[in-house]
Amino acid sequence: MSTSKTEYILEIDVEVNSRESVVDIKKNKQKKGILYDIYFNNKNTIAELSQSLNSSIPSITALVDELVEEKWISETGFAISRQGRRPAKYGVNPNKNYVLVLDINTHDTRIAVLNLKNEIVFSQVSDLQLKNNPSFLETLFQLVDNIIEQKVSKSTDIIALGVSIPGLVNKKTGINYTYKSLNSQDVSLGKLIENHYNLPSFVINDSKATAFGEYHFGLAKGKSHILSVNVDWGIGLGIVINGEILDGASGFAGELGHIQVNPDGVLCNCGKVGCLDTITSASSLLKNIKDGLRNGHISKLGEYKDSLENINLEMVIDAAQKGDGFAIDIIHNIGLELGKGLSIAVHLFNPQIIIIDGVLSKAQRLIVNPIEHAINKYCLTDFKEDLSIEISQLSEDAKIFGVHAYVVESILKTA
Amino acid sequence: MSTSKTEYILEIDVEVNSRESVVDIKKNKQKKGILYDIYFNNKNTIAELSQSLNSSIPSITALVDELVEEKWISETGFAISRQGRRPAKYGVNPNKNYVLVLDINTHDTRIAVLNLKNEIVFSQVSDLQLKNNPSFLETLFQLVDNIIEQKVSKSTDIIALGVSIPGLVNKKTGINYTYKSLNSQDVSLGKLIENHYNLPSFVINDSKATAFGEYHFGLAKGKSHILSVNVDWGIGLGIVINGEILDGASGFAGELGHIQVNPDGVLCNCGKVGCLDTITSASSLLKNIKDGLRNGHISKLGEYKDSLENINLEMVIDAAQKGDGFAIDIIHNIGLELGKGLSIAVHLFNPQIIIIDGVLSKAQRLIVNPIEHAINKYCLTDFKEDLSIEISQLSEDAKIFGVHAYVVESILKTA
DNA sequence: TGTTTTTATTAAAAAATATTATTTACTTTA
DNA sequence: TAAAGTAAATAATATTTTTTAATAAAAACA
Repeated sequence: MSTSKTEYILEIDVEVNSRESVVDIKKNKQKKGILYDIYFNNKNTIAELSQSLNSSIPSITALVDELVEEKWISETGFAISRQGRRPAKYGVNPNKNYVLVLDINTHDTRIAVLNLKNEIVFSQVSDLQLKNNPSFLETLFQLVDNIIEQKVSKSTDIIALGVSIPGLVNKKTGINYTYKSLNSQDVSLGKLIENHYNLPSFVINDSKATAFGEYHFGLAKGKSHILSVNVDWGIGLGIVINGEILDGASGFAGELGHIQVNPDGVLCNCGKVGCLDTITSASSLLKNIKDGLRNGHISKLGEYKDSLENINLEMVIDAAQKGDGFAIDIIHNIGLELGKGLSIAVHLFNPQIIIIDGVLSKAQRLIVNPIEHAINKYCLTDFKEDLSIEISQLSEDAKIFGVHAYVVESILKTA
Repeated sequence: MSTSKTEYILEIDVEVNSRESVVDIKKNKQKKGILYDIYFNNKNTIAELSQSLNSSIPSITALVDELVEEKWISETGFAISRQGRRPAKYGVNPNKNYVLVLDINTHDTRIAVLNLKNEIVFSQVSDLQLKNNPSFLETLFQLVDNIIEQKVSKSTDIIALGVSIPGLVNKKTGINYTYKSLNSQDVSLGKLIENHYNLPSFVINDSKATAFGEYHFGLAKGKSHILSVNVDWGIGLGIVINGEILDGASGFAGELGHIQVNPDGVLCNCGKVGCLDTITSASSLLKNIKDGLRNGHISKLGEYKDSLENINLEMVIDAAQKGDGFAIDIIHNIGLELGKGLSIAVHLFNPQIIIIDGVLSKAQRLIVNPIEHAINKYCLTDFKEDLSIEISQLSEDAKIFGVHAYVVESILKTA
């Protein structure tokens, strides 16, 4: 695993050597632009790049040659053309640079390595659970170090690190405000990770990562106004507008889970009363199921009446899909409430697409239908014309791909 | 008033003459960049522009000279420097190009002409009220044509037109979905205006215009995450993120007024029940006041008990500011409800600043205090750290400035 | 197989741009 | 008040980039 932080990224991290010349700045910008266009925009012939970057073919050729020289990209074959010589295609070099992605959440931790072609070349799930205490990070580092040491080939040159984590995360500072103990006294979680690996590291909220993944590689690809709802152990909303993740002033945008929907509701763990989270998250679903069974509701799940702690989400969704009325009702209700909350977001963001992610998305139409119903009920008709609501096809991979895309973009983005 | 549509804007509208050369594209981009930087970013010396645009001083000098030649900009004096020769300052030429701004709303219509220094060189309010019928446009055109003919100097060269209007407006197509009759069968409102004046024309929703004005010239200047609430005869929310107006997929983003806040509420004119608009707009305020007086509430306004139709908003706000308990209570309640609605927007957008605009902003702290109170009550603390809530200082001018900035930006923006 | 079409490569002239050196303008200090 | 110092504007030189053109290579089509 590479530990040197220089040499890898078109000099962007090299110390500001007595002011770079304008020529060098421009050249670097253009090279980054080429990589960006190849990676994100599927521009892969010299002619396309020349058009897209407003530069002459000889100039682009020279820069592309340099990038090939530096192993960033390589010829990947030829594009088809109806007549005449076929243009050479270029693609990012999958075997040169890798990104390590950590998906940390309250149930497990996934460690993945991706190449620049968005291929997951390594993936392993560990049962390490996110805890709000200072020792968590050390455990995580040990775990990751071990796995990388044992399972990932030494020749795999990792150039950057991306971390997806729940909670209020400020992408810029790397501080996690929800899991406060992960930051040390005066160093943010992001900085701690960066320091430990001596690699450029990027920490991002899980729902935002998911949304970004859906935008780049999922059903939301190419759309300009996207909401991605992470229906999980809490409700998270990721917002992508014109290809940019919406962060808000401090990185907290999209906190749909803690809007008040029921003034007479129960206490939320955030301290407020009647938050959407208390009604629509996977945990409240389980609670409703268990309460119902306890009160004698008829259901296939009734057989667990005396061992309620053994019921998990998969079982509920399974029962519902097999037609269990009680499970269907509970899921339906959650969908309605969630849809009601989402209808507010629809009025505020006017999205083209809402993608349902997270564990509850496994319930498929059983959760989408009530959401759609609620949106139909609570939204002005004009908002529904261009709106579609879909179940994620990437499911848990959306997050991994999203983090990866965010890392690559952060590295390549021309400021 | 100029009627020719060519010649005015750095060739951007000239027919695509057998593909522009790369050099010309770049040159035009840079010239637009210079104008943009001068207009919006207060870069006004050659050195600053050179830095900001990554181009050498001689190159920028040449381009600036061309722009001076073309009368877009002119030398405006010298900047101060602690030592050495003073750099020449350049500014947009106020006497060369003008923008006509129409602020159409349900109570009156304001016609203004602005120069490129954001100075309102002419302004007149007419009592023409926005109506949803096809003849409105003709009346408007007649009115505007007359006023321009009579009051605006012939030498005032108007190069573009901006229109602020309430309702669901798609900026790109120019269609107004709320006032449907303003669009003709197959031509949008925006296109109709453009055709009539034969000038590039831009139609924008009033709340979005206000937000943009606050961002460029008001208290939100320089902030990256802005909400501007137009508390008027309806509730409108304008959102500016990183300097961009949030439009949404169809241009409808920010419809805070029609989120449901009271399932048992009254019918809204949108067809839904219990919309925020039905509780918090200026019209509902007047209704509450009148209902109260009718039911015998004690108030300074009691003297109008038998002529309730004579009570207007100014009188209510005036009474409140003079300490009338009843008026204060009513305004306070509206503030609370509005704040509750806004707290949702705060969770979703995580803004740095919320600016209160519109007629009710005249109530000053009487309306801000309850809004603040509600946000304190309903928002997670982390969202309040970087958040300030302010009364607009620009008041009705925010809209005019916002439209103007939007027009100028649309013309100058490098795509 | 040869013609046509399209892309790639190369070279050289022309144009644009950056860099460096010089001149000009202004401030500070002695 | 003059000399020294600082910074901007300009001029001169050097470099880069674009354009143009010519040629080669590859594929489609007759």
